[in-house]
Amino acid sequence: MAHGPERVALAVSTVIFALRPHPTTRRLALWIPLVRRIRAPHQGTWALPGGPLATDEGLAASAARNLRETTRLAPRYLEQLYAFGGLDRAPSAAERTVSVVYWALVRPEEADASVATVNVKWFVADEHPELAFDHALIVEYALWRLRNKVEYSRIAAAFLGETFTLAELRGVHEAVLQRTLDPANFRRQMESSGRLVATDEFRTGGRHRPARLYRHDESIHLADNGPLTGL
Amino acid sequence: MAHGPERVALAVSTVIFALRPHPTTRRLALWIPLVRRIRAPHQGTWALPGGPLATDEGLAASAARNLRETTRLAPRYLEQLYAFGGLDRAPSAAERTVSVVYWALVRPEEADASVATVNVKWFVADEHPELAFDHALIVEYALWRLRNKVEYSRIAAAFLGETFTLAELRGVHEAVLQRTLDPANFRRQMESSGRLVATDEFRTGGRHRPARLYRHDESIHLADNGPLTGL
DNA sequence: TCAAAAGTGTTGCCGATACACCCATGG
DNA sequence: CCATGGGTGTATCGGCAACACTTTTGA
Repeated sequence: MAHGPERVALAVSTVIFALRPHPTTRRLALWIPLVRRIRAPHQGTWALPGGPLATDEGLAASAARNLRETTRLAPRYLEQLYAFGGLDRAPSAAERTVSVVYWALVRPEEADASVATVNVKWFVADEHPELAFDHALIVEYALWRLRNKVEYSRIAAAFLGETFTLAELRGVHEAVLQRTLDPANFRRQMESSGRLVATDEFRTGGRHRPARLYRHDESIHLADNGPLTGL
Repeated sequence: MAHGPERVALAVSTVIFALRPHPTTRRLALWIPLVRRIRAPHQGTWALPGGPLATDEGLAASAARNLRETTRLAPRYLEQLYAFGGLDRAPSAAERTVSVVYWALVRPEEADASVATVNVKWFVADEHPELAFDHALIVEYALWRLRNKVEYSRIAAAFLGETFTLAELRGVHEAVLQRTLDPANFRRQMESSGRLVATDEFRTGGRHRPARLYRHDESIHLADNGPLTGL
């Protein structure tokens, strides 16, 4: 009779989200970078960036390092998604692996050199190719969490700069939620959330009234490290 | 210079909740079983039940097995809480451990033999003694999740039998949330949630009008195995 | 017939939505 | 002066909390 592997390997993977225009519709959409597997199993198919946990780094640090190595970007937001450890995650011949998966938000404007690496390619998040292992399920779950969380937290800020107009912030929400939002009601929602601080600067340039710039209340921490940071 | 351990150990622990009367107030309260550590580090202090992940079992299965071994009970509800993997979880001399923690709800009425084991003792959840490692933080986080989730899911059912009155169900909610709830509004909330099915039986015996018995809609699954079971 | 809990009705408040409407700017 | 988005006002709707009230039992 067959029996399991001798030890359980521990890996950390990350679902990395960025906002860029959709190639056909030109409207903002969520993108994720995938890595082409260079070894069996699933050699040649796309997979989430990730790797084994180093013995001298924490789980979140491992995710951040992997993110940096894959995209040359620093995460603007990083949160644990789930630990996947089913027995059916890989072909029976493969080593038994438990993956702690994180999801992250990045701002890709700065360094589009992120596309440089050959084996890394960005895809529109809900138009990705077939993925290795259970990674398609993981991406779907991460998308669900992101779309959920954008409605009651300030994570949308992670996609924007230091200051931004309400229209820009609304654009992020609309891209994530994939539906249009009423500008008037969105404004009131944000104003009453207590998370925004109005500056006395304005963004001019459009052929319309200049829009006031806002920043986020810095006394509220963005990162959600689960039970570790307050919550 | 010192360096980290050579490998990372993977353990699974579980925060197990049961409802029983508080020893002094006699009102329903949340209890958790703790295990006295029989070896260093933290020898002699109380800790969450748990142990290393077997190579031939999934994460949730490991939590369920551990729960059964600790309490002789089967979980009525089981959900992953978080994966803890910081570098500061244990004294530097100890082995580096990543713990995948689950939380569970059980119904202790059936087998109070659960208290039999010498090194296992039940405590009121928010009156527990000092705990080993970061387990106090974990218990707090699990309590937060439970109290959150009881408001929008049907997990309270896990503390009750097949059928129950609305007063019994309300009692569970009140014990978890630690506040009284308006019976009239609670009734309407439950009725409009679509999760309850009225039976044509009644609970008699009190010196008051008999209460209708309800059961939960079986077409809705109780377990939340995260992304695995369709959420 | 009375206490106590089951169950129903009613009201007022608050937040969210829909949408009409003014404001300020570039062209 | 007009098109465009910025920004404000307002009516409506629905859910929820508070609480008065009726019903039905055991003692």
